Amino acid sequence: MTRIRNPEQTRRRLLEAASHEIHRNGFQSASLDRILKKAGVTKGALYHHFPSKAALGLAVVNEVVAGKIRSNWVMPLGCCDDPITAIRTVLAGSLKDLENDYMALGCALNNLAQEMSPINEDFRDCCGEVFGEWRGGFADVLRNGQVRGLVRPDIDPESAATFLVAAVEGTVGMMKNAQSFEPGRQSLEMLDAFLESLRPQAPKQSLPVVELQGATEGCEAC
Amino acid sequence: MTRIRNPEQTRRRLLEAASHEIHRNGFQSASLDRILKKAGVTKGALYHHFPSKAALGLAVVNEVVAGKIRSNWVMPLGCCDDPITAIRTVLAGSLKDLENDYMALGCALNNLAQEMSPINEDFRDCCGEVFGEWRGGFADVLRNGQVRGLVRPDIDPESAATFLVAAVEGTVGMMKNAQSFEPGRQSLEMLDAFLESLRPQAPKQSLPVVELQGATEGCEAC
DNA sequence: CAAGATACATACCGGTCGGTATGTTATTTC
DNA sequence: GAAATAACATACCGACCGGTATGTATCTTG
Repeated sequence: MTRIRNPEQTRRRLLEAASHEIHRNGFQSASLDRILKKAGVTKGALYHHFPSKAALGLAVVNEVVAGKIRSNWVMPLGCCDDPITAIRTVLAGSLKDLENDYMALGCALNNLAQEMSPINEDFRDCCGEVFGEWRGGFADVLRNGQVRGLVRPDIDPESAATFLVAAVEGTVGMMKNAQSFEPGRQSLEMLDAFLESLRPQAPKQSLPVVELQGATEGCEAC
Repeated sequence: MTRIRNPEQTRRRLLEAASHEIHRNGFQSASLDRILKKAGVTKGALYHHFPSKAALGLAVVNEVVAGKIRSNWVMPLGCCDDPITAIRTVLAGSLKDLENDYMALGCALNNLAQEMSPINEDFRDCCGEVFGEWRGGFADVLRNGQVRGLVRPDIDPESAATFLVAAVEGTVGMMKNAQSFEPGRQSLEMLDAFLESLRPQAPKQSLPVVELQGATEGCEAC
């Protein structure tokens, strides 16, 4: 077969196929042969672009998974002036998005982090950096809210951010196991209450419900 | 080699070795040969006691992992009359225990649930039942607290229980990735605030800190 | 004590794994 | 246009995988 060459496209096809395969089966159980079949390239091409399976996996984290975390969880946080509402909107929207798309497979970042952290330092650090970006997004919004008097000054934004990421990943995991959005609904109920309690004068009861938005769209609730 | 026979012990050795191996490498990447070597038995013995690798894994969940969840997370909830304090004590104690023991490997139940739920219905259901027990433990304590006027009547105990399990699993995952208890400390800070907000008249600020206890010991704070 | 069942041990199987060696063709460089 | 190189394609490798067939020793049962 004589094919027209397009190295960048070949690389992208490999990354995307690997991303899907790893999302489904985990990194260790991901099969290079299945990835190659899905990408429509051969082993020679793979090992021309990546020196090893591990390098391919790390590239998936850095170039595919990290991008999704940013676009789904970090960037949308700027949609709204009120930090609490912004976070509530992003949580509800992104979890809802997950229901439609990849609920059964969970969060690609967390899957990899949980599988690989104990056995591979490169993956651990790589995933850790992306988690750090994610936490940083929450923390920045909360800290900024404190400066503007919209968030209680006595809470630690870093702790709250870590807690939020942990709660989200835990919730996604429960949804994956239950094959249902119901755990997401229940967790969101409690997360909303928690987030409202971060306001300077927490009102007695729950605030008006924020309407769900696609994660990549603007927040019209604000 | 002529050995004295002890079928029950052989079975137990297999389960324990498999439990460790699966905890380290996940189910799919767990090697039967490594399990056999660790258990000190041969393949013939394994396939006499278990019809397949999957059956061995399911037995690990039902007979090893489920027991640990019960003894670490469910049973200690009865340590204390006050439900909020009881939950806070169990969370702090069990997460601290994890720091000393298997922090780097995370929660065996969640590891398996996340890895296998999308690809194996038996594992999904099996882990789902254990999660259900765990949630049930939290929900029972909260509901009982509502009856006694110690927990706000307007929260849904099931939702709160789901959220707590999700938050714990998410937090354990963050600890595993960070190879540090710090995310646990941060999450606990927020979880404590959340739990205190479940009291009928939530006080303005945080309550006295609960001293950490071993998960299997009584709660002397009560 | 004999017979059957239980509890292993050993050797081996086809298949798949990640990785490599080598060959070939398109593209760039001089 | 020739040489060099980048971009693949193909064939193959040893290691390991879960599983099985078969043999053997121990234990239970009548």
